[in-house]
Amino acid sequence: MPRAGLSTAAVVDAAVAVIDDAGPGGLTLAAVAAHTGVAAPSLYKHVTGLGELRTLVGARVIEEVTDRLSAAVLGRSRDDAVTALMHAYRGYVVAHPGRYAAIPPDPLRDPALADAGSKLLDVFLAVMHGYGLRDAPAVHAVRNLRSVVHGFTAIETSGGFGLAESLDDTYAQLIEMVLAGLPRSPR
Amino acid sequence: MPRAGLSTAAVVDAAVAVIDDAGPGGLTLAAVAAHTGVAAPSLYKHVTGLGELRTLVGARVIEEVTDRLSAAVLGRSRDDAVTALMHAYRGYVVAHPGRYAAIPPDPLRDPALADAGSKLLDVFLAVMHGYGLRDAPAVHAVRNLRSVVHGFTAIETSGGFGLAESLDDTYAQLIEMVLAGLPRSPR
DNA sequence: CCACAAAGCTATGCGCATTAGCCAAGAATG
DNA sequence: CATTCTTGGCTAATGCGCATAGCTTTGTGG
Repeated sequence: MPRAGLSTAAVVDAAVAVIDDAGPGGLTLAAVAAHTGVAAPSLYKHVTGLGELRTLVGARVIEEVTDRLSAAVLGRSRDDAVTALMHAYRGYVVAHPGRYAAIPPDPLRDPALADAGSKLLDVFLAVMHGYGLRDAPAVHAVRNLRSVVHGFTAIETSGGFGLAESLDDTYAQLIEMVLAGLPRSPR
Repeated sequence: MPRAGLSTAAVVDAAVAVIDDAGPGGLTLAAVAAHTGVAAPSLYKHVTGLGELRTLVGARVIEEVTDRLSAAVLGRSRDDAVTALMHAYRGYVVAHPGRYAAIPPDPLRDPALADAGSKLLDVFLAVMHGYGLRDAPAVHAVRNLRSVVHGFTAIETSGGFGLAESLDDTYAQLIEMVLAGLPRSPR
């Protein structure tokens, strides 16, 4: 019997693949096992269980999102940065809806995700710094921004916007709304 | 064996109770059966399965939300109505996070929910009419509003806002942002 | 009183997570 | 090169939840 040569990372890879075409709800150890060509119990040699696997996938995805967003705002500031951030965010979610949905809702609470989560938060905070926002005002602004992008993309990817009007148009308007809500201090 | 005297409605009641203290993830036929004092298979006499039960719960919740929101905007218009709507929305979600999370993401697609869903949508649309918005502009405005309230409440109830700053303050700012984003045509 | 529909039950099967315990692959050691 | 031992894989078995089948009882209407 040749060994499969798995590793924790490889199992997470497989899990991401499973999520990509079955959604987070389709993430089962059985599916991951099938995908890696191994019997389900063997996965326990690399992962303590389904719970940990979910956490690991979450961390992986958060890092991926952080990379994308960082790249998108690189070299930009203020409205330019916010616009780029919002487009990149939506772009990621649309490209990988399953992965996005696999992010646990409260990463900052879980020690295993706190690190990745706070790095992602830092990207948002950095953009707010460009407006001279710090501390509480920056926190509120980031929350607003997160609410907007998460809300829109969550509804969009779950097919919650029933009607036919262009979603791009809606999103453009949403970006305007956010920009208008940020401090207009002269540059 | 005295009969339990169940009915579809009673089963849905029990399901809502289960969701209230275990979240939508805790909704299992076994739990509902335990709650109603009946054996699990007996539930099939009132419901075709877990799937239908979820749908029925969804419809129930959507109607409840619609009632709350309608009442909140009754007699109000424009900014006043939007503010009331947003507060009522958040109020419901905070009061019943499990129920809110039990709403299927795309009610308009499911024939069994389309009716309830479109009535809820009508409440939002009616508020937009107060600004003279119709058709496409109204649709975009409703989408924006939904994105904001859904995003904020989803993150709030899942504990996704890690830091200590006041969520009420954030929400107040969010309301301002929304109001500022709506057409300012003189009244 | 009787028949029959409705509402409950037990028994069973299936899929998935998880645990326990066995065995072989292959690296490390002499 | 032979031996050992760790490690990654396996099969078997348990438990839980959904679902189906088929029996039994309730209680209602003739």
